[in-house]
Amino acid sequence: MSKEIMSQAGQRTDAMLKRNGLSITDSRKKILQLFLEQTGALAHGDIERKAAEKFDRVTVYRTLQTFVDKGIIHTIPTADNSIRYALCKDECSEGHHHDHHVHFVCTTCHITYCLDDVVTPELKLPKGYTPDHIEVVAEGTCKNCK
Amino acid sequence: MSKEIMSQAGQRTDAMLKRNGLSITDSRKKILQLFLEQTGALAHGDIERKAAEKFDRVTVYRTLQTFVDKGIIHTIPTADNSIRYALCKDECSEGHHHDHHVHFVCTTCHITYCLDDVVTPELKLPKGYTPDHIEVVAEGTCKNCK
DNA sequence: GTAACTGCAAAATATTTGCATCCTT
DNA sequence: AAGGATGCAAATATTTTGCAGTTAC
Repeated sequence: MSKEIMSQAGQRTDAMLKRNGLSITDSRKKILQLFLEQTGALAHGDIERKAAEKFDRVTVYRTLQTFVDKGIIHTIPTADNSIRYALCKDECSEGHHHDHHVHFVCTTCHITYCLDDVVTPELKLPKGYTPDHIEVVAEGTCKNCK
Repeated sequence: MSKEIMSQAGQRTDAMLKRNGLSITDSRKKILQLFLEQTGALAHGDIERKAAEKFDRVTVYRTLQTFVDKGIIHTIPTADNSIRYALCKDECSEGHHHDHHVHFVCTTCHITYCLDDVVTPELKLPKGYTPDHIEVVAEGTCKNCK
């Protein structure tokens, strides 16, 4: 690929990919770049749309899966059955995500935010239930839409 | 349909349907019955399986949607992109669910529980974010699998 | 050069829609 | 009888898989 175009932006994506032992390819760089430029989370469909019909749908599926496996992005389940993906703020180790922050879905603009500073609260569960991970998703109106 | 078969079980399902202004039909009664007999939540696929190939796939989709709309069941989003449905404990008014309880997904037996007694905690969100609804899903090992 | 990644085709799944028929009220 | 619910067929949409060609290292 053209080396000039990706000059600056490429630095960061390359480093992230390399750090995770992934080979540096066009599609991975571009998809990762989308996440870096993005405020909120991205759904599969958003990526296909934003990428301006650049690469195959299958590549997007595989790339997202790879990123999740490596702990570069994490998934955010929402009620409308459309999984969103967002960058993990701190690097997550492979196969082990530990972003214990809260997610916020704006019902007006439909942006999904990672509220990195809001830590998931402690929960008192009934005897016998041992949680490994707690997911909190708040739904409402974001600061730009109120 | 045969009046005898549904004698006892039918009482409760009939009442629930009637209370929500729904006509009482075979498939609605049977699907509702599945939820009443069930510990955890059910995914669309579970229902088709449990119902012993009784009714059309499309009917299941439509029935679940109707129940959600009426506030008879609520959805539980999970990370694996498969929405589960569970009975609303207290009746939810139409179009307005207010079960503020926590959900627990067992990673061993894959049962999804509604922990009706665990109330979703208060959250301190950044200025400007106004939540309407907060969803908490804990993942781990349930009391039967530990 | 080799292993890994991509794109294409196609299969497998999942979901939605239209319409004729049947059932509930 | 009338409106709503169901079942079937089919259209859409989504996700997965196999494989051959291409690319990164």
